[in-house]
Amino acid sequence: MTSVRLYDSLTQEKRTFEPRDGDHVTMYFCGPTVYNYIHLGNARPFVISMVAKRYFESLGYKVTLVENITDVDDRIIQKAIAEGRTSADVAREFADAYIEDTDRLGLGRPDIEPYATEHMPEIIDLVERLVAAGHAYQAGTDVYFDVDTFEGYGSLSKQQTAEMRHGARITPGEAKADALDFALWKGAKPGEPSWESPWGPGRPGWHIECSAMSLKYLGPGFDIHGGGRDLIFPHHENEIAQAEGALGGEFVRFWVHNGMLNTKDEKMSKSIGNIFMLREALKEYRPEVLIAFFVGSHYRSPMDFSRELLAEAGQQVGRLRNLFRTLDDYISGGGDADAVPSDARAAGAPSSDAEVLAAAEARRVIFDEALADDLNTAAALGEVFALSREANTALAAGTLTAIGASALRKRIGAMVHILGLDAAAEVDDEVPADVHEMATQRQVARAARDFAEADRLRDAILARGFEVRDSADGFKVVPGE
RNA sequence: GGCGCCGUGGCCGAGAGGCUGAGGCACGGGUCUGCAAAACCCGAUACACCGGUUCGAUUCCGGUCGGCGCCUCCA
Repeated sequence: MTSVRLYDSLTQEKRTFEPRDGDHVTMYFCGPTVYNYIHLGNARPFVISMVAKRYFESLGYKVTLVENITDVDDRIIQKAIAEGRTSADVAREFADAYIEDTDRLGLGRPDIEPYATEHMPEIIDLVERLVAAGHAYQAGTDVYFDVDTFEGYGSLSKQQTAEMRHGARITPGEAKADALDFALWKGAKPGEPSWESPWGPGRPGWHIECSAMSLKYLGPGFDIHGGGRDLIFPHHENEIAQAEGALGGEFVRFWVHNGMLNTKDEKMSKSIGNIFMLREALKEYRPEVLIAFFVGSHYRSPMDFSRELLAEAGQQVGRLRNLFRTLDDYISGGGDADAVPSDARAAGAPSSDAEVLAAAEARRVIFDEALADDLNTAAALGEVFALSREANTALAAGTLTAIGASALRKRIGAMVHILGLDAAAEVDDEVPADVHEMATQRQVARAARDFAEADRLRDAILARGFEVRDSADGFKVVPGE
């Protein structure tokens, strides 16, 4: 099995990745808190986690990917109050929207998507264990984690507790003993959603649900815990404290954090107001264009977002679509039958199948090596394009057999699938009958050398959103990009 | 202020101590085409700056300048 190296934010080094459970990879990625639609920045870790899953699967691993949905939280409550609805109502609306939006990406779904509100027993149990272990204390109706009792606190965010205490404050209404302590359980205020607990009715603090659910589904010391860089502190720092405080052992083996998505060098953030909702983006761009955009950079790099960059990703996807379109036509045309210097074949020129497939194999090796090196999707995508050119060259030369071409298609398709771009390989150009008829008429006009009419028809076809491409033996109508 | 990351050609974006600097987009020139599109071929300019280590650094070390993230809700 290929040896994968992964960068671990905790140790700040790339290490060889070996799953805890042999051929089973266990991963947990922090999903959304559902108080609003998700934006493009939120979509990045979703895409990364799904691509990582596909990559591990391509290596023969079985993967269990858990991605939570946090459906009880201060922000949800705030929104509910502001809109005069129940917290559960708000949470359900945006949880559904999240599923809907990410579904449209076409990457499939994580294996388990647990909701915080459905895991109260596990959450309460974890808090109880922390209290029993002396890591947490009750203050009024709240329960707080006592940061001083956890020696490694700050090790993920590389911060000294003394340093952190400088700016920290205790917000009014909180009964914590130390400004750095954080709430594990919050007593319910009137009108807030609440669950019964040993400390009275209340709800979990942010952070604890992720520790409880990841431990429930993946167990102690699972392989990969991921999320955006901005989650390092306090979210993941606190998760480590909670989980390891309760466990007395290792919580996670690799911490994986993706870089932020910025607009004009500024983080895409709701407070700054420069957000682009995923659902809005999907109205303007094909899902695979968004995926190509993400996959085009290394996951740890910060990325800039702009329409220009999205348009560029669109060009890349178009290039892939053209390749698969050509491949499909070639295969269905029976190899070198169409648009090909048949004299070359007639003269007994050998098929270049072996040659091209060897090239594909070589590309695949580099592709795999790139992904094995901390999931370098950008380099891997580069190999796909390089192979794409080689494929186009062979296709244009017409020296492939249909069998060779379809083997080639399969190989490129497999690479494209790992990167989440299979939609670019599934080219089914539905052309309305009347548009096809116009194209046929245009052929007639061309044959009659009535180019004015031919051009008129092409414009008419274009107006319908399609593009005619002439070839040696006819024409092809494709949807305009 | 503390912690972390980054600075590659017109743009995006890989990369490695020395091999012809991946790939994509854009641009220019070709091939093909009635025209066009697609595809293919060719093309210039880069490694922020200053030192150091080295036979040799864009790649390692130090500093300068610039940018970003976290330290407060945040993917």
